[in-house]
Amino acid sequence: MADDRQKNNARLPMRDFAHSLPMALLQARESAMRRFRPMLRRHGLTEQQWRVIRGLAEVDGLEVSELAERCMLLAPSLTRILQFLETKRYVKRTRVETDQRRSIVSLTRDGRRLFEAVAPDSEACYAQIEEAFGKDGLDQLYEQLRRMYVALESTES
Amino acid sequence: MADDRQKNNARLPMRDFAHSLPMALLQARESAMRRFRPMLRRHGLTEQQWRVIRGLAEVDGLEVSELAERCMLLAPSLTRILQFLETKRYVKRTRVETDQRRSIVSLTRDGRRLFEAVAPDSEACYAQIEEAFGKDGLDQLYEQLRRMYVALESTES
DNA sequence: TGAATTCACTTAACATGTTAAGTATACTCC
DNA sequence: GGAGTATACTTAACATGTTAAGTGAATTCA
Repeated sequence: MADDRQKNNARLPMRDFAHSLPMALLQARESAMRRFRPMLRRHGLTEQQWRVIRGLAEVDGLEVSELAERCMLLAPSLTRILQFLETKRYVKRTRVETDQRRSIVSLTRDGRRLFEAVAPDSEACYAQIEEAFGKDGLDQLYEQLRRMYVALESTES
Repeated sequence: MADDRQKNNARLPMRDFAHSLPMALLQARESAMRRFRPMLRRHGLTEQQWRVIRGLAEVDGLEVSELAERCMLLAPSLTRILQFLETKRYVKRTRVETDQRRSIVSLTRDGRRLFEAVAPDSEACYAQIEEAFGKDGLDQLYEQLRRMYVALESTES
């Protein structure tokens, strides 16, 4: 099956690929996202567009920078996504009178309708994942990820 | 601090954002990658270019599709990355005589030198992460991620 | 054996990731 | 109160993510 090409006996100056934390996290995330993407696609949304809509559904409105942080999007990406969602009339912006640099982004009625249409399908994906991996395993994973995040954020780079 | 804008008392038809598995994995991965990116940047490499070089360093050569799987890259992305790395003379391709569709990708001498230059810096980042989060916590996380991956891959979508 | 299918990529097109630079607006402090 | 600085985005440019379509080479099977 695997021939010599796939091995290499040389001692390497670093750990092997299977023990890469970013790779392990990417692989795990991909195995989860594979469940969501086809569903989102049926609704005509990308993963990131859905993150924005979902992030706004929990609130009345957010500043662009607050929304970016909540959705784990960089500002330039969010700028483009908001431009797209505005043309679709899913979100609207309201100028902040006391600070013309800022604007508050919120869902339109159409945007909220879209959220309500997608949410049950999204929950169904979560249910599948819980069934496959177990609620306990999932809760433990959340907790471990949170601990890691806290440990890394609270330490200077 | 947080004003009304940031809350919304309406009952929503799905879990809140903090309990999104893809988001939790993304957040954790970002907190790790923030340690690596500046280092890679100093070496003039993107995260993905480094994945390819690292993936090739462990072997004598791989077919493009094998490399894509190992590096968690989609074929079109890998095509472009290989084109870039070829112009930099870090990787080379060898045609497979028995099947002209395939080619074997491998590191050049320059590519291996680059790997050997970056590897210690990469290991230093891992050491930082281990120090911040602890080796036990990290090993447990790896194991939990692997379990999740196995659970989701072995179940039909 | 040759038409149909499958395979291993590659291209194309558009969305997002990433860094740097640009543009108003707000703030600071002399 | 005005120069200097900081803030909150937005643009620009290039790399990658994602899906669909294209291309040539191998395989299948009637």
